[in-house]
Amino acid sequence: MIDLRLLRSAPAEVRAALARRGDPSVFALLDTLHALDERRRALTTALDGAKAERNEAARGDAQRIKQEGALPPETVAERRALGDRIAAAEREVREVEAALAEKALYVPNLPLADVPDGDASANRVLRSWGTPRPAGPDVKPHWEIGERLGVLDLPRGAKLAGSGFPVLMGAGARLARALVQFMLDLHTREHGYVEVQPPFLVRREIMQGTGQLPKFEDDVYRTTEDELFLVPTAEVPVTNLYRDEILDGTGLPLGHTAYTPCFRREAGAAGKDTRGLLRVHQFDKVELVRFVRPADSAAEHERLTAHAEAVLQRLELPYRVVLLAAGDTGFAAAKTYDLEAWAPGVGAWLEVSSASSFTDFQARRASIRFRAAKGEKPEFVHTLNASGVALPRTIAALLETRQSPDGSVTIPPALVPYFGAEYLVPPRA
RNA sequence: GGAGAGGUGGCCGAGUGGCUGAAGGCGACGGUUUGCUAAACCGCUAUAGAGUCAAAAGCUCUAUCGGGGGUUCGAAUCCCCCCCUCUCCGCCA
Repeated sequence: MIDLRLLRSAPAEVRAALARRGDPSVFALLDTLHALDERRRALTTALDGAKAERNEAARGDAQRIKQEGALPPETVAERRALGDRIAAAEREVREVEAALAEKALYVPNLPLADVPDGDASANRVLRSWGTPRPAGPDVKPHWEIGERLGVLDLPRGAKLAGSGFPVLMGAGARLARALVQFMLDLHTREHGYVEVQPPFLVRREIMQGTGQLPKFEDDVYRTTEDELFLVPTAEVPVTNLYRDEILDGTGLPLGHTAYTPCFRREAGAAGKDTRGLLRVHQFDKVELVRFVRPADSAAEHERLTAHAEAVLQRLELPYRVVLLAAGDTGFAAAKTYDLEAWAPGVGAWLEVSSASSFTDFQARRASIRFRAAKGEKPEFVHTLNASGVALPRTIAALLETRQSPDGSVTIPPALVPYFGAEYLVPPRA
């Protein structure tokens, strides 16, 4: 949520920052917001004055009724007129405030200063880790490997729910379970996160708090009977955990990790880059969410990214860290690092994690504040989150990177205790 | 799904139309006392919006007793809708 005070006090700066996202339609939106804000303030000032008048009069009237039994009819008429005026003004203020609140939900977050200008072509690879396995004719894509190993069944998934709903079978299902367990253990034991198991369906205002709604309604699943939304990421329920709360500043930074399935309609996304496990409607993910003091948020963003990177390093998956340009940064984010694992079978870097700072954008929407110390004013926290990490593409990268010519796949040593075996081998025919 | 009870400040809890942002208690915080601790005593204890101000502080006004509407000169208190919690019945992993 945009800070209307900031828009009022530094309109040029706000416009310049938002312009970097490359969507000129925000300017008209900002003009509308500014006008509504002006109107709201003028109306509020007048309304408060009228109410003060009424309160003042009511005190005198109470006395008078006690002494004289009733008010003279002309006084009653006068008061009633004042009351009507107030009611009319309230109606107007309500309308303006509702319009303002509605419009404000469509303004994206301001990119941070160190985010590069431009669209996705201006994204910057900051660093990489590991040695990517070269692609080649003998290096198969994961859907072929998965099918051959009997761990991935896309046709049966499609039979059940349509394309984009993969079925993991046998050792594949076990691999997914092992990965979830491994990631949660890593984050809780070594990175200090507190594990959460949240609801997988949430209310509309919860989706609004993190920024998925109202703008991206087409991308999420909704239950019509109860007007609940299937979470597209654990970010949604976990960030909103402290909605409408004032946290104790001494408890910050606060980190939560959660495993949830994630549901994404991805309307209109069918086509290329969607084969196999690359883009699916339901997938598993372990998420990391941090609540931090604004002053710490840049350093916390780096720390968070390192926590997600640790997963890939333990899994021995070569990856690179990409700083997204302003035009490619998501609606709610102020700065994002994508972690991309190398998948030699498809010959592409796969986004397996997105580590973002949301500054106070989500905190404003969800009203998540903290008090630095006793007696201090509450301030909005900064929220950050990263996938730590998403399973399907990680599994794809693992299968492709660790495949052997004989059709088997080695399990990374860190995962062996969780998986219970060192290899995935094709079933005996 | 059916029937009922209830939602007041950090917590407990009073308050059925007016001077109640809200008694009283607990807790927290500051102070006095004390070798230290405890006890006692005194004080203090919310959030948001608008105005004033260069800004902050301060000051003024307004709003807030689950949320939203309404009745009334005036609403924590009356009416309507919604949300949530609890109890019983039904159903059920």
